Amino acid sequence: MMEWEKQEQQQQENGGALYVKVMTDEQMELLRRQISVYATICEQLVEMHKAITSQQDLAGMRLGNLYCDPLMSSSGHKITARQRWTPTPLQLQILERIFDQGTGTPSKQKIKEITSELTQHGQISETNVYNWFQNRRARSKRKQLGPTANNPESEVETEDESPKEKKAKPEDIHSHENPNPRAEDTSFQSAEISSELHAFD
Amino acid sequence: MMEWEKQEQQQQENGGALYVKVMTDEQMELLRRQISVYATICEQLVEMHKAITSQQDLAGMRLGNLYCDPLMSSSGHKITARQRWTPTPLQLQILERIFDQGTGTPSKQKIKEITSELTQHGQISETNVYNWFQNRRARSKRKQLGPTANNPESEVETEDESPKEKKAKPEDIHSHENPNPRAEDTSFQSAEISSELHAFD
DNA sequence: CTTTTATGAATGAAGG
DNA sequence: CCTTCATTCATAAAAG
Repeated sequence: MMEWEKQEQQQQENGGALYVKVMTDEQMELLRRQISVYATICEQLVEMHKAITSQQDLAGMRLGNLYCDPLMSSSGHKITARQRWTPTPLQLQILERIFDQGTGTPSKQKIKEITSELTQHGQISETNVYNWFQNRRARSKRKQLGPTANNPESEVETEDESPKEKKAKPEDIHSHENPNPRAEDTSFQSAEISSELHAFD
Repeated sequence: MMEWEKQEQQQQENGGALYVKVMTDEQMELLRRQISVYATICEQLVEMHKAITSQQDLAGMRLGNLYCDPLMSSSGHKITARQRWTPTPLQLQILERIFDQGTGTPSKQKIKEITSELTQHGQISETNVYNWFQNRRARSKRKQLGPTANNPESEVETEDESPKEKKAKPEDIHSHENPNPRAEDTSFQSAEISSELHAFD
């Protein structure tokens, strides 16, 4: 699924302009640690949950993941809840995996299978699955074919707000100004999580 | 501290004896999603745990100070800061002018033209232009049809159904969300998630 | 600094 | 399939 080793060939084309995210080993290590912490926490919580629930069964327990109804101030109506299907992270993950598996064309029968599997992780219908694959393919394709060699420069504008300038992305469509990148936003706060983790020890 | 955007200049120098990890935006997004999955699971488990402990006021199993991390507060976990394009006043002006010009349907070719013109005034991509028109149209439309400034209580549902039929799906498509999330929904397989993350090992 | 608003982007679903 | 629309989400910008 994820091939970190694979370099992007497309970068080399436009005069060797190389617009990719680069990580140092140090950053990589940080990331790894962060994920590891998450994994550990999940593991621990699962164990804890098992231990607790095994003692007594909790029938009416529910999670607070419900969609909140406030706001909607623009028109002041719409009491109804969300009407469109939203895949749970787990469903998404499974779908993504199937998609990456290469079986590009989910047949009718395949759809049924997938649907019934995903039903275990939340409500879903065959139409949902069908649409998802449809959209997924269309959009991944479009992303691939729409590199749009952006014009690197011409940032000289009357309202160029910052001397700081960062080149945009490689093949991705998005291009944005990053006038003031703050480290806090992207930093993985391993320290905090790690300290929290100690509660388990 | 950590600036993911910053390119490492060191890579090609020094005789190329430099080993850095390179990620595409796509990979970056994937990573973000994967971490997000962990965050969601942690969150749900914490909630579950809270529900359990508050319900029975546990005797000794008090792990109340178990808290993951401020990053995973809301439904959308901003593990990785996602930046977005911001049009310069000049770009905005041009866009606005084109929009008002009545050319309601910016075709693909048109988009290209506009994009290349706006590129002279700052970084922008075709997708940006496309999105801008999409949003612009949708929002001007909504504003026009749903101001209801005079009486927000009068037409709660009527206005929505008359002008444009919402979407009465004749089929029995379950457009369902997750109205009643149960604890069982989180009965995930750690194995799955782990497998997704093996790329880091 | 915190809260609110405006708006760029993502995505489920419909149409052709 | 591909395009378009509608709704939702997240965040930059503005307000407090």
